[in-house]
Amino acid sequence: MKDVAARAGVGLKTVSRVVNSEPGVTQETERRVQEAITALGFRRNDSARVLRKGRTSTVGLVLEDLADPFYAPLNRAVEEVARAHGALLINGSSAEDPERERELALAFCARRVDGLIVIPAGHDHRYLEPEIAAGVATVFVDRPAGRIAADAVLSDNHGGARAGVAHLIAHGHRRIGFIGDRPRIHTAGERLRGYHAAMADAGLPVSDAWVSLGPTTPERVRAEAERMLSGEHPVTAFFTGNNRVTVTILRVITQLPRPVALVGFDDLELADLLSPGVTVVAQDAARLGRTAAELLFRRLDGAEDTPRSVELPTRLIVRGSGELPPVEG
Amino acid sequence: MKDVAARAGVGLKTVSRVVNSEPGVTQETERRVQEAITALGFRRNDSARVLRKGRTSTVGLVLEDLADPFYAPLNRAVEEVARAHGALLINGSSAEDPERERELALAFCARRVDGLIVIPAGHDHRYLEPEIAAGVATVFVDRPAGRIAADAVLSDNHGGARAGVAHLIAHGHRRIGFIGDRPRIHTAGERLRGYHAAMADAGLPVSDAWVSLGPTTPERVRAEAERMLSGEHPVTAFFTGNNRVTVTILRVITQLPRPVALVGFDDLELADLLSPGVTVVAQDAARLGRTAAELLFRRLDGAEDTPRSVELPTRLIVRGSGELPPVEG
DNA sequence: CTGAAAGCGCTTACAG
DNA sequence: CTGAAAGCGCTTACAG
Repeated sequence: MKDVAARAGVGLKTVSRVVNSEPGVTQETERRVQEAITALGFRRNDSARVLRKGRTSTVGLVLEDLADPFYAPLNRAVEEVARAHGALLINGSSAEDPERERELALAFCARRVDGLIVIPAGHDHRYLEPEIAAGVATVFVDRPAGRIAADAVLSDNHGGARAGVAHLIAHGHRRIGFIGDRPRIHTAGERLRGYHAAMADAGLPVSDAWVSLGPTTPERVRAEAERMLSGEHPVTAFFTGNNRVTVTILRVITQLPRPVALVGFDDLELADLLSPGVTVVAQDAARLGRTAAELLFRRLDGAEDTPRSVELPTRLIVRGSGELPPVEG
Repeated sequence: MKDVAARAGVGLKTVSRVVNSEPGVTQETERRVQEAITALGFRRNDSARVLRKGRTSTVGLVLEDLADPFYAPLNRAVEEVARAHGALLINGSSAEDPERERELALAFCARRVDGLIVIPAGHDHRYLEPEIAAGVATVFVDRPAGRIAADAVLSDNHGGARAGVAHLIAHGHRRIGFIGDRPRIHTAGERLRGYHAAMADAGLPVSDAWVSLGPTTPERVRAEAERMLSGEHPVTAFFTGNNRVTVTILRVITQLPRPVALVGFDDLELADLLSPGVTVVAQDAARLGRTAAELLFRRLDGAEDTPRSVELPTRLIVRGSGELPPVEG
């Protein structure tokens, strides 16, 4: 910038004015400055700008896995809202590791993001207190914050699961398996509560053998499913706790001689093309992201009301697999 | 930092040493500094650090759509490599708009990313010349750079498409429809060339009516497919140019009374569960991202050889839809 | 309409 | 082992 000013024969401040399209520069001066900028290949250094300005126009997003088809649309939605507000997006995957979540969030804060959107892996977010006190707007999505008060945007996991399981019950099922993610993950716990609620609503007993929470690796899910499908009183239907579980269960039940009903939490891209189509409880991931980002920018624009929690509805999409009648093993 | 130094009764440089875990500080001094850091809620400002240091340990990734299931694993792979090198990832979607690609890339450069990975939407990247000259390592993925020399990591689009179409020919098809993305997109053009090569290899004529490149909206793809399936000599098989086209074609042919064969470019999550399973030419998106990121960091570590282009193989995955025999309409 | 001075919060190079 | 000075590249507040 110094070089540009020298070459154009103007002051530093004038170059700054041109670079930022501020008013108060003659056309002729502006032309000379522009010429110098091109000739010298000048590129403004935003770090210096940030250092003076305070705001970075950058938003940080910590999610679980950038590659997960459920989170990808959320990621994109946050990007779009950020873009509309002139902000860039910096993001990273926690891989469901609380320590990694913390590292990412704090690294983003050290780069002075204006705001932070977090899909938490951990349950204690007091480490963010100094950042929030220093003015970093923070919104949690998909799962609530732990041990601090903060905005959160969640899906109605409990209600969605309850409706999905009730749907299976309405189609005659009495022994329904539930396979979900590790119980320390908030959404997994809520969906399990929904399962129990639906069973209780119908006055049905639940056997411990029908419920399994744990890592959603194909190996574990497959083993648990096969266990639930064997024995004297096998389950006649599954309610699956997320998209990864649903995919594995589909592979298992496709191989079986008898039909097994299925309702899955989260929608899948080709769910309507399978036969039968896969009945799901769908979340609107893009809307989760959009809502969280809008809340974030409202905070950045100065909204000071107490932290609030927004709950978005889920939607039961009926396609066939959830309407299969029970067939005794 | 000034406040921390004052409170701890030490010099600025000592605080800097503690914050950066540099050697040469007594345990006692370090303790006093740490205490002051906690008491004052001190958070290092990386913008100032960057301003002095030169390097930001940040990598920028411009892709087409953060939410596209094909690019999401690529995104994640880049993140993992960046993480292994202690760098953060800043990314954005061009939405296939060259101007937006340019804005994003230049915005990342203004924030002084150390390196840039670009899935280009445009065909003229001379706008990056000043950045590259200034030392920003740049690698293109999925599609080559336009009008500048730069590293590129590409899939073997031509060879993959050729093999996919040859597979359909080997199963008896003579009239094969090709529906792909807009011809200005490099991968679409290469895949079309592969289609023509396979047809020529077999000495088969190609009718203009069997080829359609354009936006991959469901509406257009569906209309083109229905056109190709009607008339006196309808196609008996499709080769689809990418995952979005494949999904739409699946919806179309599932509704038909007669079977139509299909080989798609790009794999799909549930492709093996459909009946028939979907035969595809799969790219390894994660490997594309990993290779590009590794090339980038090799450049950042000082590799100065001339720009090179890496081509990754594709893989034909046989699942059923590509082995259906031709059925006359 | 234009510019010189001060300062954002760090690190570098040096001296003690 | 520790610290004072200079400077990274901008913007702010002010004066002309």
